Amino acid sequence: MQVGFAFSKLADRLNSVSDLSDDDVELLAAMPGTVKHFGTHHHVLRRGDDTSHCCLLLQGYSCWRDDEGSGGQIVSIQVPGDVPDLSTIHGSRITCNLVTLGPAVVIFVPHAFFREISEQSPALLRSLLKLMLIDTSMLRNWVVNLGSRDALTRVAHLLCEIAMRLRAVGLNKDFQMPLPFTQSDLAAACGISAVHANRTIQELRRSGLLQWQAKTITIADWNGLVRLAEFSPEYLGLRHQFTDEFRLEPSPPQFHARNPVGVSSP
Amino acid sequence: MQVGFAFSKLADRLNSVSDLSDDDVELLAAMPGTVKHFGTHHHVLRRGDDTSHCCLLLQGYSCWRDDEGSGGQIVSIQVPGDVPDLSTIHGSRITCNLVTLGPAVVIFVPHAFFREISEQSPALLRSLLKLMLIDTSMLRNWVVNLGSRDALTRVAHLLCEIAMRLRAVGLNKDFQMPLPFTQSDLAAACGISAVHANRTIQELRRSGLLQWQAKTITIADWNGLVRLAEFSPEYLGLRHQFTDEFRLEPSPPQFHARNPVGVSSP
DNA sequence: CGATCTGTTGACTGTTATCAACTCCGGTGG
DNA sequence: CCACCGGAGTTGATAACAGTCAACAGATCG
Repeated sequence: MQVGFAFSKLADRLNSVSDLSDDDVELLAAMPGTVKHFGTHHHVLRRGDDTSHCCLLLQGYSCWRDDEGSGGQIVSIQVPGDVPDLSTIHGSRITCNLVTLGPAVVIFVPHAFFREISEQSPALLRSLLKLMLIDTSMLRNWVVNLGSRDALTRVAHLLCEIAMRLRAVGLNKDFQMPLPFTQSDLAAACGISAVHANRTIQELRRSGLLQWQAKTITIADWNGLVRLAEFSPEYLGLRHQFTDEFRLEPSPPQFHARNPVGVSSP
Repeated sequence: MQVGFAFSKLADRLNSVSDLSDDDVELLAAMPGTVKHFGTHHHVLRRGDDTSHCCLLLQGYSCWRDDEGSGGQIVSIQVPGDVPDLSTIHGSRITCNLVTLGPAVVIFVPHAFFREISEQSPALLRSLLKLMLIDTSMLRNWVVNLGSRDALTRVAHLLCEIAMRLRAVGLNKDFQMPLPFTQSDLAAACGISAVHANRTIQELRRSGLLQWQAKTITIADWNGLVRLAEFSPEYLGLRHQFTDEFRLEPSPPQFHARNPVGVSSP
């Protein structure tokens, strides 16, 4: 990952929620920052930190994790292009730990840069605000998930969400994506025990919905997974071109799926 | 409730998170709006609405409720002084239903008012931003709650939070507060069944932690409840004067509290 | 090549949901 | 005034779900 292209990750993300003009992309291209590589389960930010930078995730996954007596509950997960601490632009202390899930690459971008581009382009300001609103929306959705669905459905929902978000920033082209999560990570995100997470994944595998090996997940039956999870992507605030494209996939993904699962004809 | 004093509810709320200057209060006093009374379980806003007003809750409780197939999961709860849809100032569609819990009084305030006072007072802008950040923080905390605590602890935590938030806006002086929630409401908020909510409340009563009758809750043992719930109020973003005051209460609460509640002596 | 982390399995326990019945209460209409 | 009704709270029995403990296999990494 070259520093020079880091801005394009942010551009992809902004473009997934609103139309980005060429001028705006040009503004983004001036993004300064310091790139840093992290191993798995490393802290990017710690509760109480008070920096003058935002983290833009370039590669891999990260999460906000509450480590205060809650058994390490994962509160939200970020994919490349996300800026986990975007809301600290206007100054406020970090209240959770930002931890990598698998190896990750992050670029630290000065708050000032975001403030500047917000002043120079009302459209960018609106897009950044929208990213923050979407964060809240995803959080609300996750409350619904934890509060009203069982383990199997929660896991399925999380995987649907991640797949869709990756897709929106140009990754996960063929229902196959790297997912270096530990089963314990998954458990921490879904509020279940690691043992139960394991059994839940096995059930998903057994039902032929997905494969998950060598830190790579392959969704074998997207429609089935979506149906099981009762997943509807509106809350992600993505432009229709992204959700539509994904929803319409009948589901003829990987290597030996002879008879396409899903809608039959018309 | 007179329209003329509606602004003071917002002032109380803002004052609970940051110091409010006299000038700022004066700006707030010009707040226009339309007051509306609601019965219990009535819709204030519906998913998909797109208004040019914010709701300021003056009396009673409201909640964001997801009614799409999730069995009516309650995502967050508001107390008087809260502005549930503050984040729509910059325009964005409502994605949940805003429902009253018990009778409630709401004032609809034009977006424009919030934008104006934000321009005229940087301090007010910061306070309003802080309110939004706190909303997110509460949401994160609720994810932790649902994901990592059992029914008893969840209910206890919710009650602690509500008590503290009421306190911060000048209500709930003596550990006694109106709580017109249905047990089913409580269940929907905590992600448990109504039957189990009932049993959980009974256990809280049996342990002598609280009483709950005639739509009024009396916390009999604040310290005990806090300990059970593992409640720590930092995430509410309240100024220390409010949390300190409340935390130090030894626990001699309710109706016949002869000796003034508060700090005794060093 | 041993240490450690991750995934897997079985047996058991504990928590919570579900179903069904019944009470209590306030309101409403006969 | 009383009969009736619906909503809310309560209870017990049962079943589904998920947590815990313990052991072990396989991978990974110094």
